[in-house]
Amino acid sequence: MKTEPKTPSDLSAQIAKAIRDAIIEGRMIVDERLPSEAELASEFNVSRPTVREALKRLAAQSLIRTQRGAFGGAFVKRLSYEEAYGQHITTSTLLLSMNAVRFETACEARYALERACAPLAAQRRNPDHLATMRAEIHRQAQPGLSDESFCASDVTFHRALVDGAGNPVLSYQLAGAVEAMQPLMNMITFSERSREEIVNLHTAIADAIEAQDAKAADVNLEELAAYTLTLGQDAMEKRARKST
Amino acid sequence: MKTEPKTPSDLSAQIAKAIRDAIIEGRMIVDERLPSEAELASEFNVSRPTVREALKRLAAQSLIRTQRGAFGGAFVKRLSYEEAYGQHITTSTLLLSMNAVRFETACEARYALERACAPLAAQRRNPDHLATMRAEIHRQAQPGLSDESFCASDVTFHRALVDGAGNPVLSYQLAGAVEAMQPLMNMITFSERSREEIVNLHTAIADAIEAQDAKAADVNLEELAAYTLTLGQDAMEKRARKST
DNA sequence: TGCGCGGAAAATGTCAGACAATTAAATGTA
DNA sequence: TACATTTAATTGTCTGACATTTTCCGCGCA
Repeated sequence: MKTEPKTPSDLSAQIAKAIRDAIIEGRMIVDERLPSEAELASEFNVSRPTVREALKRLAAQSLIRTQRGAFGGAFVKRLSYEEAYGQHITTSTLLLSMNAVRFETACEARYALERACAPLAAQRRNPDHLATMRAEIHRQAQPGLSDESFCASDVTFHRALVDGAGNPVLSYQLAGAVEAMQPLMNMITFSERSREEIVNLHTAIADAIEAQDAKAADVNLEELAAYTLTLGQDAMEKRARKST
Repeated sequence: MKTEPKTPSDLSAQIAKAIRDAIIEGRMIVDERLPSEAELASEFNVSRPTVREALKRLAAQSLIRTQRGAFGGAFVKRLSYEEAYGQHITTSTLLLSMNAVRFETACEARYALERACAPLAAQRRNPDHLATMRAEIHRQAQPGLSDESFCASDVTFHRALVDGAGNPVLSYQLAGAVEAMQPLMNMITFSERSREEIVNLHTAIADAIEAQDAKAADVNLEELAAYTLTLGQDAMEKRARKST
């Protein structure tokens, strides 16, 4: 008595999709309780383990949260910026690493987006943002810092810049671009010379943001983009030569 | 009191995390096969259903795919741009709708990012992009078009603009910003007058991109951003007045 | 020898039922 | 009333079984 000829044969995915659509389309609102697993099971005519697999899929996307005990159950979850950041960064990082995205492509995307934030950051930055930028510049100038720490500090610096725009949506979108670049940046060996150059540009950028000079920030960001690009290309070349 | 583990009591989440980390850190490569469910179960000392819940979590994030039959199993999946787009758009849309993001905030983010693409699009756009933009402009000028269709066409137009930059990473990041705005845009009623204005600006933008005039594209995008903002604010005001 | 066919084997997909753990509400008691 | 206890609802986990899908291998046959 197969109702449909082709059995997609992944009931939990179908059920997850049905519930997900209900949430996305607003038919279920935040903090609304889903039926219990047993009720869902009978509603969809499947067993409880199958329902549970579906719910775990949704939980993995932070669409629901569950609570044990009486009057517990699964509830539609308010997606927080923090969780969205996390998911976005994970996805972006994997996308880049698994699709052999060229350094140039990622670098171009990152700086193009960052430059979009600069004018807003120049306008709205608060002392916190400036302090973070200065602190990271100071860290980056420390001798003996590992390449990895240098990169991590670079990310923090740039995120402070982005956050300076005071637009959480922008920060969210940018987080993916900035953080996902880190694995690619980590392949670069930062010489003393190149660190000095980068610190100088960072300082110029921080100065510009502090002075609310959008134009100067943009010019220096552009220069930093160009410089990063050459560093990346050098690293790629060295890597290519070594492997042949 | 409980020392380190504060009631772990979510084995499938822990197992999913362990496997996810292995994938993200590159300890498992694309198309590599995971141990079978039974093997994972004994490895983690849990039952098969628990392992399955963990695997479904990973499947929900497009980190693995499964294949039935002998020599089937779970395999690390290459995250495609299409799937990443989809996840990003879903997350972005929910983030905006669930956190009551202000129209101004989303609008600002979207146009800031889009303007970042414009110079690249002016440089690299191909006939396909131009054709799509022209076609959508034409559609937007049709009388009797529903507001919803007008918005959908707007999204297509802007995605063509973004894709014109020829940078898939940029397109990926922007997809979230552009698509997630749509529900907010859908709250606007587009009068004949405002549609005309938008079509004019779209035409000016398409002209600029075609002429590879980055400056003109930027100016018109800025104007479009400002105009969209006023439309949105009007809609919000009307809505507020109605509810009081 | 070569080729197709059919079964064995390995894996995921699904189900049923049970028990453990947790938690809020209802109930009982001083 | 205030506090302790029971109870019921619900998720978390386990065991075991069967269904389904897919590949591989060997057998029979030309």
